[in-house]
Amino acid sequence: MPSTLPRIDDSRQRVLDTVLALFSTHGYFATSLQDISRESGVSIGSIYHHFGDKEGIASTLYHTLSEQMTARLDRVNRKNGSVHDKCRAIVKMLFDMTEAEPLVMNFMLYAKHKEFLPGEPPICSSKPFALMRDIVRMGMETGEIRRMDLMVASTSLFGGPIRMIMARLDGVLPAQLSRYLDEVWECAWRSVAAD
Amino acid sequence: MPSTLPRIDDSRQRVLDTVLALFSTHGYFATSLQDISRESGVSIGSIYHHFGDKEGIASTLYHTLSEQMTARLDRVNRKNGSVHDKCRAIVKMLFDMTEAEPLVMNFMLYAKHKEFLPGEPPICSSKPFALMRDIVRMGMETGEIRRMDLMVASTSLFGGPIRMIMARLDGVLPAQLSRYLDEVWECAWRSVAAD
DNA sequence: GTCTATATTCGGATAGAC
DNA sequence: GTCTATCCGAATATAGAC
Repeated sequence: MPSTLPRIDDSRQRVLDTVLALFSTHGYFATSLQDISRESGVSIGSIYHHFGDKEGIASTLYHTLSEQMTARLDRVNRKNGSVHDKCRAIVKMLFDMTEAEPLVMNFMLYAKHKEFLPGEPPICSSKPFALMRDIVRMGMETGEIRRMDLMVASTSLFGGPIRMIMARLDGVLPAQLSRYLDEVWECAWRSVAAD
Repeated sequence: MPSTLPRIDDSRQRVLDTVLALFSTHGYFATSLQDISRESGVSIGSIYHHFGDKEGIASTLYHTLSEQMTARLDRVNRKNGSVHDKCRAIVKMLFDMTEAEPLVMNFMLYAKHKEFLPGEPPICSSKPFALMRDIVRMGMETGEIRRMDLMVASTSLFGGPIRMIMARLDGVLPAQLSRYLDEVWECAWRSVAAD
């Protein structure tokens, strides 16, 4: 009765779904508004009404996905006890997400936001990455992770897994990421674990 | 006497230097041929004469830098004995290169080649990365590196250092990369070293 | 809010003189 | 090999009816 439940702006969402696919496969600049209009079934005029301009579409998409990712990280973070378990769960979540929603992962990791979202801070400074660093910091305080520069620890711990994700997105991995999880995690954790 | 010695095509090289800077800062699509012409001092007609079209410029630049990188990797590879030393020297070389020629590194790591070089294979399949994997494979044969999936080992060993480079290029590292080399390498090597 | 038609700008590419 | 001038298509964005 309070009316609006699943009745989200339908055309808005259709456009966002469409641009995710188009940006991920062809890139931002190679995607024209005509493409977006045709694929989404929403007229150009309507698109401008909702998003202002082309950059507005990309910006909306980016923030939506970024928040979604942050929320997932938060949930994983709260559900797990030790820093070791938290981080492993994060890697597993990222791997699963890559297989389930490769387009999302592709956009988040690969899209050169700087080129079409000039105002946005670099991806390493974004909320999700900051959260991951916070967990690593905690790991040093609890003694699970060796004391060292925080950035070094973060990149060492998550750098390998992230490159595996990129390899998978590039289509150069023969099997699903889950197949590699144990080995990848073993390496990642060894790199920073206290002796 | 055999004539042409340092007399490299001057305008050709000027264009390549210019586009490296422009592509790295503004991206391929945001760089127009007018920009290139203005910054390089070479006329548009001349540019087309040399490179055919805009993609040709990017392609030439990419292959030039890729070969340059491969040559350096080769030299480092031959100059060092153990796989451990080879890999450490590679990371050091990449770090030094990032500080000395950030634009080159930026283009090689960050440029979304897929978007403007459709024919090119993904960066992980490129010559430099293949060479790095070869060395890792050798490490498993000599027993320096634990037996595991080759891709996992490669991404684990070089993933951390590469993310550090990206962080540096993004301007989120306070100090030069050399400052972090020891710590980064310690982590990287631990991740794959035999016990 | 949605659409169609249209304006305007811009950038890649070419022609052709020198 | 280098340059200037120009063409042409395409893409963003707008106007304005419904």
